[in-house]
Amino acid sequence: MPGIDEKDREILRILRREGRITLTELGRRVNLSPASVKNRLEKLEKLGAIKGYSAVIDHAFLDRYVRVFMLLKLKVEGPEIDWILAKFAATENVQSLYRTTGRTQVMIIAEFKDMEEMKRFAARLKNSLGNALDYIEWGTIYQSFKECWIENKAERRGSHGHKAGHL
Amino acid sequence: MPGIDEKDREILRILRREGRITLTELGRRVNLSPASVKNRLEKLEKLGAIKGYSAVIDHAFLDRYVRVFMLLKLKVEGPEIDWILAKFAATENVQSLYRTTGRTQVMIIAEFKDMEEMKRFAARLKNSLGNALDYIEWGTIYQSFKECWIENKAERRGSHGHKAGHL
DNA sequence: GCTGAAATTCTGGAGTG
DNA sequence: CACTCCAGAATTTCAGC
Repeated sequence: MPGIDEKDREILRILRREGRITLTELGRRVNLSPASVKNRLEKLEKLGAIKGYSAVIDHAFLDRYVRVFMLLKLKVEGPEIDWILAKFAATENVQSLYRTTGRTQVMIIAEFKDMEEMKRFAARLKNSLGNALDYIEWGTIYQSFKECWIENKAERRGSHGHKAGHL
Repeated sequence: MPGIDEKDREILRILRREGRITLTELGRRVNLSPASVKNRLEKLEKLGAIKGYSAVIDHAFLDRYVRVFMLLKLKVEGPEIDWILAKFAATENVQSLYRTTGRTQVMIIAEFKDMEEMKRFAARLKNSLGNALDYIEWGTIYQSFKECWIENKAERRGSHGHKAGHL
């Protein structure tokens, strides 16, 4: 990677686990002044190395009790697919949306208030993709050991309806 | 959710998309003084609503060129499985590790320097789980529309070897 | 990338409803 | 009990080197 040195990489690694660390503390860790760290951060953000900052939130506190992954098997490809996916990625319910290789071509991780809301989301997805979609394989995420680089210390989440299947 | 009001939820929603927002600006958004926001933040962290803060980083800048998801099909269940999974979750390569319902029981999202490193990781996984593991289905993640609530504006990531399959 | 000073933010305690 | 206000401390920011 051009214009990136080991100190930049160390900054990225630290920031990934401690997103709200101060510039002062960050400078202490990589032996740089706070001002220099800030300059590097601006460079890294401009380069696109840092896409943004996020807090890892327990979805239940936002009354989103259902968390699911969906794997989309497509029948055809094309630029219009990406356009549709971008639209769904912008949705309030979607946490992550990826293009993948493998048996399926799209992976979505999303949260919903309940199963009904999830079903409606899946229906919209099917409707938007139309003939391009073969099927959706899905399942609920009922426990998280690590999420977005943040480890989860002994979460014990009880009831999960063990629902899953094809849509 | 007990002890949580709409302002708390709004704070969580904002923080999820702007992890490094200042308390002052956050207070401006929800009509609260910075001190009150700080008190609420401490409460939310203590309650476990906020698990941590993270920056969304382009893995290529950390020389991790291979990004994959793995779906683990287990033959048996048991507490020792969770112990093993926690060990792998702590790994430097793993971004997220979930327990899920559906055809497979575990989902891992991870990054590697190259395919070799990924293969070694999978081998360790198979070795640790032993007879408890049926198979690993996997694929590469070659494009991200949204990641950890951070939308990706028009990323164009080129070459991906279209490798995938079973391990 | 550093320094140093100014602006901003953060923090903890006292006070208010 | 949650919030605000306020002053001191820390951090951030920006200029110039």
